[in-house]
Amino acid sequence: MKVRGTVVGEVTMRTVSTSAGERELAEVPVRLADGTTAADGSADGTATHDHDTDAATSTRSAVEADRPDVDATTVTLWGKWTESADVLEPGMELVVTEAERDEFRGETQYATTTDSYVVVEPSYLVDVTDVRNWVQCPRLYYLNKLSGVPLNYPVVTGTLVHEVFGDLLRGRDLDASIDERIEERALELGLLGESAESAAEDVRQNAAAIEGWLEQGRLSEEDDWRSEQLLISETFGLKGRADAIRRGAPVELKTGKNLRKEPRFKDKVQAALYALVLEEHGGSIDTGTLLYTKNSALDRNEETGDLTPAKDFSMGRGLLEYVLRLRNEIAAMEASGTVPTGKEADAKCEYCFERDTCMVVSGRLDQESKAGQVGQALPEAELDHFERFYRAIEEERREVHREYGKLWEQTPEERADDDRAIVDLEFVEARELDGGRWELRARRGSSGTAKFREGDLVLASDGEPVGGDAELARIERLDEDVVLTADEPVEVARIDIYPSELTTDRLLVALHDALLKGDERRKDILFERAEPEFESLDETFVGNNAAQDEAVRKAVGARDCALIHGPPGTGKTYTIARSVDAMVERGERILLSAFTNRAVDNALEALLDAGIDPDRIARVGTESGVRSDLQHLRLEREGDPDERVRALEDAQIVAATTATCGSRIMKEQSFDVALVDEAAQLTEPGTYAAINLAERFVLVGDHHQLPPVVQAENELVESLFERLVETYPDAGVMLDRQYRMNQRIQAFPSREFYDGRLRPATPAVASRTLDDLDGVSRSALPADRRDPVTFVDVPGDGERHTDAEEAARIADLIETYEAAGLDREDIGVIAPFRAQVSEIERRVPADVTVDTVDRFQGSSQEVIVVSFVASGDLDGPIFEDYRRINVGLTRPKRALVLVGDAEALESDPVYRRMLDWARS
DNA sequence: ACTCTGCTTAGAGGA
Repeated sequence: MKVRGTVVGEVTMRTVSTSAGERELAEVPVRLADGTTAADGSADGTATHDHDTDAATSTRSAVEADRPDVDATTVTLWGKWTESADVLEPGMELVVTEAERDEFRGETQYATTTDSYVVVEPSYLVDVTDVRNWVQCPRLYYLNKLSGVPLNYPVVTGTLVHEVFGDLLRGRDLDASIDERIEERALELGLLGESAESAAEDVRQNAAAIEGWLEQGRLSEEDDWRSEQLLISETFGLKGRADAIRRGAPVELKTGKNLRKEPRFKDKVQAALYALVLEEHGGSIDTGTLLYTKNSALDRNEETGDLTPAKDFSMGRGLLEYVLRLRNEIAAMEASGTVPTGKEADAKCEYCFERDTCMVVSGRLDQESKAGQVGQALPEAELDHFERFYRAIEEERREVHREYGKLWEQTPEERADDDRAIVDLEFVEARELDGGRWELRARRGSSGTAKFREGDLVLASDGEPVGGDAELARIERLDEDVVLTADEPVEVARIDIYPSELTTDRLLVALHDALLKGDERRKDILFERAEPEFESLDETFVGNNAAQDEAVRKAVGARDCALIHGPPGTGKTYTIARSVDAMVERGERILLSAFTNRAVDNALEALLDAGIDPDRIARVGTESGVRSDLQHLRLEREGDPDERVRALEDAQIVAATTATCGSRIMKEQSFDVALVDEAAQLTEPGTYAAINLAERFVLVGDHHQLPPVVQAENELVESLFERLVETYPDAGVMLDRQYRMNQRIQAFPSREFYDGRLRPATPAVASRTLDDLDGVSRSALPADRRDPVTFVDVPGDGERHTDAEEAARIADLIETYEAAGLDREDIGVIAPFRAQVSEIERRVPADVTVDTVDRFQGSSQEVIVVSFVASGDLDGPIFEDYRRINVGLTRPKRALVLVGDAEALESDPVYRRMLDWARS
């Protein structure tokens, strides 16, 4: 049976005499998870004593009644599993498979058997390659996570050889595969100063060995191959992607030489971990294969014997248990938040490639390490900052891991309701494509759109994302049919959002780079030790708007940084364009960045509108991320290495999201100035990713609108922009003239959120009404809708996230405005909850934009209707954050209609003032 | 209690 629970106290270690001699054991007090006894034996098919289930349960209740530690059940871990017990701390989750139950002094206890596996924190999915690093040296794992893997040639060729290997398994021609794969990586090769020819030669040498070996196999027997399988294990808490599976057993490819008889230990560990996952899914694996591609016939010598690139090895039970214990060490370390020192392993630092990095990091961060420390530790404030943000990012990472857990914890229906999966696909066909890849097509049933978009990478499965046939696939098209491309012909019946740690990985690296690689002056600014300085400029950049003019002067003249605070409609992007234009004039190289692709593209559009030469611009990003009308600016990565690298390096303006700024390619670039738009929506480390690449930076944003989206409540919720605006008011300029809203509409947000400093830019803006629009007449509206701001009182229907009554009234309102001559395209409806968005969408014509506040940020409409879905006491996070209401109220140009329950809204002072304004 | 974007969404190597 499988035992699962939470550790609730200290572990006791003992040595006892048994019939088999002296043995170690660890007694772990555990509070069993619900269902441990009920699930008894059924799930994993083990023969257990079903008849005593009831007895055991009742015994436990009896014990609970008169013992202080009521919930604790002792779980005994025998032998080597005591090593995993060693890393346990109260609060951690523990699973023991194939455990045996036994009664001791009237208490039910559990213990490991020879068939047991012990898993610490099973819900934390440890990556197989992380275990590979960890076994070499735990500190290597940590350093890899912290500083990332820089762009280097061996890594690129390694990746290429793997891709070609996959292609060969899929029956592709070797030369065609090499040429295509090299071409795809032209930009990286170019940045490394490598030519396509020499790289192709290197790849060919490695791939030839594989091809020869594959040929042998084909002659002798019919091999059952599968390439690139994504593996997730819910029992063992592991994930990874095996290079290949042959007859059910893992095959790992290594682009290196190994002249010894045995595979490298860390390589065996990697293969064994895949075997463990395959075993969970019904296999029984006792061999693994490693392919060392630099082993060739030339290396064959008398002493070592036969040296084909392939080395088979047998995997015993002991190895499988060992690799799982390694995995447990990582999970425990991640749960407890400790930093490894390297002393956990007996690796020799003298031979380590990362020795210098290790010593520097240890020295700078004042960490204990086996290799020792060099250099001076960072000041206390910086160390503290690092630790706080490190913890915050790791907390965020754990949230991502919780998302993995939902792949198997939630029922398909719950997944679909959460918009995280489409579960009722009907498989149509799998068609083989030219490159050996597959196009998968499935028909959609009734379920909604979920959060999928074309270009997304998703987990495509036969219906079982974990344990079934599953593979990562890219969404090519999404309409009636879902069209995907994948390496394998999965009979797709379901697609799931596949959680990614990429953002958290990059945040961590950005934090590391800012603190350990950042120059001192930059850190003086970030740590509030020095006032930003400015060059004084006499030029006038914007003639008719003093604040914008001042903002451009600050941006251009900044020696350290400038902060531009741009409330709604104040011409932020125009100010950015003018600044960039002036910087271009000065011959500077500029990085233009923002959190979202949409914001990057908006800013880029403003540059083009301002007449900046498109030939100077390179937009770095994915095809699906970049807006279709800006694709011509997108930097193509394929082609000739020299040419591609010139296209990037000759670009005077490079535009990319902050996530892309953290990519290896962008990290090779440097700029005079980084300009970051929508900076109030970025976490501190997110902002670092962009500003790390430049000498100076300009942040543009509005901290009275939406904050960064983060899963966990921690320091990541405050943006660097907001912190710096408060610290250095003199480095900032607030744009105070808005070009969007009628004065009536603007009045409340200005007073409430901007100290009354926000004013209409011109009399024409102040007095704009619906009458200005062609064919629209306010007199055609009912009398109580003629004012630019009005309120409709609809008593709440008591539902939490929807209000059918409000939705119906909104549908009526749309008709009213249409009857007065308004185009539907000019009307927008904003609701706080997605559920209400769908409720409204059902009732209004499709060309009326209905969306959540969050998605409306950054855009505007002639008429905006806001649905509050407020009932009762207004409690709820959505109403606590006034920044959200600010965004909602500042979207319209000419008319704003608020729809909600007056009584509920009046219960909050801010909303009460809002009503006073709307009804006045 | 809610909102929800990034990412060639993983992984590649060197004694």
